[in-house]
Amino acid sequence: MAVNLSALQLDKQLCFPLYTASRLVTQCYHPILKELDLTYPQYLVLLVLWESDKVNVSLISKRLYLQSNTLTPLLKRMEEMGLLTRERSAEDERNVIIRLTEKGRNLQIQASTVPAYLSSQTPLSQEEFQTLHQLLYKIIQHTP
Amino acid sequence: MAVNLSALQLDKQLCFPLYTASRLVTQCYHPILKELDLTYPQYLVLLVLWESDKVNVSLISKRLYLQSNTLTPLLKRMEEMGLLTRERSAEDERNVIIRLTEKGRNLQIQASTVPAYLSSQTPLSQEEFQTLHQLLYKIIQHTP
DNA sequence: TACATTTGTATCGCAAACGATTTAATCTTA
DNA sequence: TAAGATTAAATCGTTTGCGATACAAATGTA
Repeated sequence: MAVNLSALQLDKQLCFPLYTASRLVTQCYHPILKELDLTYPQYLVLLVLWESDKVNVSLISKRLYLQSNTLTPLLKRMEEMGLLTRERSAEDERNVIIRLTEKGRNLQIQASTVPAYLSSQTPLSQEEFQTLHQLLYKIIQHTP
Repeated sequence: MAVNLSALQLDKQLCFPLYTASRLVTQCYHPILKELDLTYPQYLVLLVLWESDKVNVSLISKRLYLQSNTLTPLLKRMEEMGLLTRERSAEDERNVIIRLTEKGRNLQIQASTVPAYLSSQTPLSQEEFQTLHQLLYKIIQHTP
């Protein structure tokens, strides 16, 4: 079989624009999250907890597609910051239950301006946004 | 102004599917790049060099949207692996010139199967691929 | 009850990513 | 040409992200 080297061009890849757009968009979050003293993955954890508090690490793992070896140190840091508590479940001691503190809950009000700020930074129309959103979830749900 | 907390739902964000799809797709690369003994960002650097060898760090930085504090250790590692050389330019000593070695050049043949493997993993049609590609570049080029 | 397996979490080590800062070389311009 | 600005790359410190591994509790099974 003939070797096709032209497929190796940077601008033909899907991975590269995905990776780059993700990094650049995350960078856009940086200044506004800095005011809340949060990193981007910490913000994602809070998004989960604001929707459903008092969950184990597994649930956060499933929602964010992040493994426990990533989440554990992240959650410990957030515990030190006073945003949440980590406590072994009494019923099933394999579970560690994460609960928002008062401080963690209150942060939701301050964070409520974040999505609007970010969509104001986006060059996409409402329709393009929807299309992109749908295509990305298609990839996410397909990937094992 | 009333505070709108519903915008903080995880599945309404654009950032999150972008971030997750990027991570999951990069993970798809892992097994095949492991056979070439490359990480994903190392593969990206090679994509640049296979297109244009003998370039300074700045050019790689511009093409990949990565800063020198990310690239310098990455390139040093690749130098230790014997994939490339790093040498100060004689004309302008601020520049460090990156050149592929024989080994680095030869890797292109082995890597030529990577794009086909990955597009076989993708659930997207040709048309969806193009749409996604275009929307992502719209974001990339818009972001400062 | 003893033993193996599964499940959930944690630990370790490495490679990115990036903000902030530094160093050195080159360019500008007064 | 000397002072200041700019540019290129490197350094430092912190946080992610993940593979590999370890470990304890819970569950299944002989």
